[in-house]
Parts: sequence; structure tokens; C-alpha cells
Amino acid sequence: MTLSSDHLPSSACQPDRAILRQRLTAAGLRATTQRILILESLMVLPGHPTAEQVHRQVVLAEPTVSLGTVYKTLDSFVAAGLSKRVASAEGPCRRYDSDCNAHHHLYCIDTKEIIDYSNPELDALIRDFFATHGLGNFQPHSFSLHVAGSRIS
Amino acid sequence: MTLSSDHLPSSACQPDRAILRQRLTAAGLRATTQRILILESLMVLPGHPTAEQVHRQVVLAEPTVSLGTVYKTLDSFVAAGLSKRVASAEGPCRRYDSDCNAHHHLYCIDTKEIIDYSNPELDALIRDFFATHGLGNFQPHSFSLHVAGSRIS
DNA sequence: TTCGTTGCAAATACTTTGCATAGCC
DNA sequence: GGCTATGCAAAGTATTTGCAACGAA
Repeated sequence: MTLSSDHLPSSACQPDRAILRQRLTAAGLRATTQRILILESLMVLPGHPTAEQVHRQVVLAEPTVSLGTVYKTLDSFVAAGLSKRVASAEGPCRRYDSDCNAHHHLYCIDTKEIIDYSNPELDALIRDFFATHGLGNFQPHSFSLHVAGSRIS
Repeated sequence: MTLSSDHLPSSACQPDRAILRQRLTAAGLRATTQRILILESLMVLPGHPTAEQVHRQVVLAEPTVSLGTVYKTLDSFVAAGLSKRVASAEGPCRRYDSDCNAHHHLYCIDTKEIIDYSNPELDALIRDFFATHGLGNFQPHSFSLHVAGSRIS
């Protein structure tokens, strides 16, 4: 959560390939077929997919893409600022998030789902708290709240 | 044999074995030598150790303890509520925390340090927010705030 | 004595690496 | 054409599992 947070995720539906290509080159990466597909999969998959999940999605469109390439590519995306690595206490370690805007996470204990959540009011509340209380010699830049809970039926 | 203080900072607390034994049985676990040592190591190691780190600590006192046992035991601790699994985006996946009281994390961008932080006032603030605003059909049980920032010099 | 726990080692899951080739710019 | 990214496969970590032997209750 950047301390000046505002906006919401884009329409996550079917991103245009040309725009993906643009985002790649803008980030200083060559726009290869694989990278376009991987970026597309990242944006389309719900939650925070693992490399494995991204790969399963990508091979639907292009069966020759290897898992190793997915790993390398996701790392290069992180290095280029196109995606973030998020931690998970469950399952495989490395998970990726295409949404570089900071947001909070709701973790469902029952289904192990991770749901993105953002709320400017909450952000303001926490930001104000730090502004008035301070953290000693620690200067906060951004924050992210992890909420564990379960679905009410 | 106790974990020798040669390997530990003198400031680290040295929990009494009898109390550890009690905590284990209270949690419904048999108080084996291995479990006592592993629980002790968890409490004594700084930060959020990996299974590997716990194992390295345990074998100092009892060289026959296997890494597999450490994994199984840490999982049973989590199941019994004696410790928590915490996520880390860096390095090995599974990390463990002996402190079951919820707390927050300050992450120093410069030094990569993770500092534990707790503040009941902040907890109340966030809890109240959820109580009044709700999260749809999601019922929050616990939460943890991750703050990234840097030291002011 | 009983039944859960341990140690071991093999199996599996996850991730990285090296190198020849393919394909973007 | 130059040079980076890819595919493949093998190596390297991390974690889980199965089972006979052990030990706490």
C-alpha cells in the first residue's frame, strides 16, 4: 500500500496482445511470444498463481513452452517491475501477482484461497495511525494487511 | 543435555524443560526429547527460522535427530497451535514462528531485517474497522500487518 | 503393553542451471 | 546479423512419505 494510494485494478478480462507487447518493451524486455502469453496468463489467472499454474495456462495456447522458461520469465518480470512475488505459507513458495498496485490479502483458511482486497478508507486509517504514533526511527513507506479468516455460509 | 549457551546469545531466554514438557502435553502432544528440543530451538532462534535452521540448532544438543523429524514435528506444532507457519517471499518456503500471539512485521528495505512489532491500539483500530465495515461473507479471524520502510538516520 | 513417534532412506515436489538453437530487433 | 531468450534435460534444493524399531504413557 503506497502511502498515497488511490486506484483500482483494470478490467482483468482479455487484455489486448498489442498492449501486452507494449508493456513488455516499455519495461525493457523483448516481446517474445512466450512472454506475451505468460503475462497474459498472469493477468487472467485468479489469485496468486504458482509457476506451475501459469505454465498449465500457457501451454493451452502454446504447448511447447517449457516450465523452465516460465520460471525464468516470471523472475525477469519481477526484476522489471511487471509483477511481484508474494509469499504464501501454504503450498509452493513462489507465487506471482500481476497487479503491482499495492493491496491487501484475505486468506481463506478453508479453501486456501487468497483474495485481493483494497479499501482506501482502511489505508487512510492505518496511514494516520503511523503518522500520529510513529515507529521510532523506522519510516514506513508502504504496508499490506494479511487477514486470515473463513467464508460465512 | 540442554542447548548449550555457547551457541546462543546470552540475552536469549532459556526456557525451563519442565515448562516446555507441560506446554506439549497441554497441547495434546507426547513430550518426547525431540519435541522438547525442537520447541526450545524455535523459541530461542531469532526471527522466523526454517526447518533446516531449527535442525541445525537441535543437532547441537542431540546429533541423532533427523531433519525429517523436524519437519514432521514442526507440522504437528502448527496443527496443535504451538507455532505458526509464516510466509516469506525469499529463500526457502516454510518458516516457523514460535510466537502464537499475532504480531506485525516491519521490513527494513535497506537491511532486509524483519522486526516484530505489536501494538494493541493498532490491533483495536483494525478490528473495529472490520467490525463496522465487514468484508462481505468473509469472517476475519486474525490479521497481520506487513510494513515496509527504512531506518531514519 | 500400547500406540503414537522417530530415524532412515527413498520418493516426490519445487526451482535453478548450462548449453545449443531459435527468433526478436 | 548480433545477441538475447528459449527448450531441454540434468542438477540442485526443499519437503513428504513409508515402514520397522523405539519409547512415553
